[in-house]
Amino acid sequence: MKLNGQQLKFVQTWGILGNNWGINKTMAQLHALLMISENALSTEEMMETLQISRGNTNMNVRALVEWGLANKEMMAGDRRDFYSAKKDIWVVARQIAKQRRKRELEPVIAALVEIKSETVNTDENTELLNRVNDIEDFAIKIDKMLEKFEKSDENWFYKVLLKLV
Amino acid sequence: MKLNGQQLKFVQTWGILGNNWGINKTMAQLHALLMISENALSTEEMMETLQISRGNTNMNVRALVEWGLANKEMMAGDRRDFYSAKKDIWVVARQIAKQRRKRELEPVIAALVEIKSETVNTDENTELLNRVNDIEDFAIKIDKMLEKFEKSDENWFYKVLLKLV
DNA sequence: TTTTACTTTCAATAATTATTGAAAGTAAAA
DNA sequence: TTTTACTTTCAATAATTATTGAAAGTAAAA
Repeated sequence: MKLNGQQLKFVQTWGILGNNWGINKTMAQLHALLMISENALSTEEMMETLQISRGNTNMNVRALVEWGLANKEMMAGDRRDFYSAKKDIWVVARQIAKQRRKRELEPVIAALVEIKSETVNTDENTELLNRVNDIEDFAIKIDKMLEKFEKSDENWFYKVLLKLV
Repeated sequence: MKLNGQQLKFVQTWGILGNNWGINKTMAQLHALLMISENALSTEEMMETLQISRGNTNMNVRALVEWGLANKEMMAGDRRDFYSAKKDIWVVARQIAKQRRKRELEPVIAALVEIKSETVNTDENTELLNRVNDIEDFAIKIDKMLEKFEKSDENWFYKVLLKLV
């Protein structure tokens, strides 16, 4: 797939965004590429378009599938694997929220619970316990909100936004 | 400041969390340390506690101040600078949201607007324009939500959560 | 004015993370 | 069974990011 100037810019912008969010650049760029491609792409095609190696392409495209952001597709009479991206931004946002919640929020909550259970309520630990409790409360709230978001549809989100006004 | 086991664990957990969020480990650890410290700390004290170099401490503690997560304090009759953290988790969350919105969301919106203005509506660009429009809409919504959050107080957040049920 | 007690900068280096590409693996076709 | 057309793995290397620590900077005190 040969990209024109604007398409290239989109792919690159998405790469930078991903990078800022701790997602690796190639993974984000592959995602962008698949999102603007009309049809599913083969490894070869992605390699050529983004000028990256076979290994890199393979690893990151499979990471996309694992994140639920892309699908592997088989074409009749073709041995190659093809990949396509989920194009609905709401689906994409929900999948990302899900992954990040699982990987970032849940471990923190678990760690805080553990710290709490191990900490005796001495003078020395007053500040620690205050922080741990506050952060835990907050993290649980965010966690629940994201959980809700994951299960929601677009309308729910719009409704919430309306209520915020 | 000598840390006990649980305090150390808290500092480390916060460091890992920060790392997952693209904030550097030392910055997050310094933040954690200041959050559980009863009083403001000097550079020397932070260096010793976290076993890091002077330069590293100085750079990251100033980054915390820039992010609005810590304050520089002067003590009468002492030439050293002391630092303390904002301890209210709501304030902390709002400051972080503010920084991330400014650094991550706003540039993406700007880039999308730019791409849109440059892209002619040909067949080749159909998918690109669809993606760009969808993502822009979504990003603007999130942007507004965060903006609201930044200006809000704890009660607002609780109210929103209640309405979500 | 000089010294002292600090903070800040920044080039060098260490640590981490991403990428390559060749070799190994797999399964359909010959 | 062997070949062919692919995918996957992984050690080596490149790129990026964080950290050090010495040197330069700063301003209060002597």
